[in-house]
Amino acid sequence: MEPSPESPSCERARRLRSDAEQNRERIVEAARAVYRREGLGGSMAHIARTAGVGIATLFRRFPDRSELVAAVFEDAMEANLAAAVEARGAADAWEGFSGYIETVCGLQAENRGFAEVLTMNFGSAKGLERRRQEAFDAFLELIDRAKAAGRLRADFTPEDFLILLMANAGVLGAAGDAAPEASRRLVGQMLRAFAAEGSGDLPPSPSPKRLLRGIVRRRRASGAASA
Amino acid sequence: MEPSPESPSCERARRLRSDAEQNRERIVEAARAVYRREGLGGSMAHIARTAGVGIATLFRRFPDRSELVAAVFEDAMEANLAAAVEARGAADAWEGFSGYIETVCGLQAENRGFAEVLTMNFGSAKGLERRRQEAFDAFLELIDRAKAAGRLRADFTPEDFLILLMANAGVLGAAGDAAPEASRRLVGQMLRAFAAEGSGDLPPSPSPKRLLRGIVRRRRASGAASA
DNA sequence: ACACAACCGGACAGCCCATTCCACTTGGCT
DNA sequence: AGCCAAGTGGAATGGGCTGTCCGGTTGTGT
Repeated sequence: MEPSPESPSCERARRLRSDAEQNRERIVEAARAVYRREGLGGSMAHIARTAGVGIATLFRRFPDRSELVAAVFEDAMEANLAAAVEARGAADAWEGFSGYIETVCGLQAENRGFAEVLTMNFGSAKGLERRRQEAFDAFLELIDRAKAAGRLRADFTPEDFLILLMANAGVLGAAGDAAPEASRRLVGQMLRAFAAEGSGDLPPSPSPKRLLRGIVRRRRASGAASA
Repeated sequence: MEPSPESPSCERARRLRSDAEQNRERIVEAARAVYRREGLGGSMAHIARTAGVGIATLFRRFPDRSELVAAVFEDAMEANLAAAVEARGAADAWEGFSGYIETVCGLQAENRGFAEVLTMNFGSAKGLERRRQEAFDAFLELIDRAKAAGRLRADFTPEDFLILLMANAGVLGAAGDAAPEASRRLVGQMLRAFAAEGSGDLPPSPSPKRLLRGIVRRRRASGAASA
């Protein structure tokens, strides 16, 4: 008989000692904060320091960076899935379609790490990829419904959505302080392009000065532009 | 009397010794290649190695990274300026407007470093910033003409263009092998959003497989997603 | 209370990077 | 031919990062 693998927080392999479990959570929390601010480029060493644990502890618990990423963003991906499912149930097909896109891009805007996660593939992280796939499936239904309702252009493809996620991540990374407005503006423009008919208002542009200031600010922050 | 500061290639401060000038050119050429492939994140050491010169030589000639970037991309920025000026002279205002946008985004697609340069500010590099400003001024005229012709939406702002450059850089960085198609598709969508009327065809989406493969590929290459 | 497996964190090795320093070489002028 | 300022490359310094090792600590079941 194995010591019932369920209870505490999840389906972890064989249950950790209580202090280890606490450390694990401190690590995930620290990584969450670091990734949100700095993107997935944040270093293991920095995360360990932030969590107040030794480096070895981090590597013992998460031998591979992608495992940590998966642990950190499973809840954000769950939020994404929930948004897709809710949108699928919306009465108005276009409302569902456009609302979902706005929500996802908003999640990206709030969290630089998640913006990157949405444009990458983590084959090994099953929970993450399952949720991503389910959300995507729901989105495919949204597409069909919005097209059937004559609100979405017939030439829209699911890849257009992925491209928008990449584009939005780029804007968020480049626009500095003005990122939220710039992102909303981008999404508004893209929705206009996707819509079959004369579509409504656009969110306002960031002011020239704000956008410029954001650009300048990035000079020292980036790892390339990082790259 | 000073030894006539003009002749060789440019208005450099006081003319280098011939071997030094040759090294300078080898450095710029190496940096051009590295930046094109890897973006501005490419390391000084790597560039020096590629150029076949000592590290000190690189730092003596370009004490600040941004000076090297300026030297490398002055010609690309000149091409950008030329495209803007030519577009300003186009007979059809919308052709000029949309053609210029396609050209600039194409320059980004060909050169990862330049894609980043276009979303950053290098206050100290006067030649670069002057050309950028002149190109932008020409673009402002394009906007006015296209709006006056009723082809460009009245709510288009110059910031929309900057946002598109950032978005395009993001797509190029994230889409891997499928980047060229993804970029063209993004530009086509945005032009649709900008156009006042029913606009024409869209470039095709990259196939789902291609786009996905690009995403996966990026896993090891990126410095963060550097950015 | 005890023993031991699980766990901890600092130290360390190996890498890459930016930046400075310095002893040596060389182009160009006389 | 010979001088010397200009120029050179490599070594050295100091930093950060990943990933592993190991002597010591602690939770936990008995």
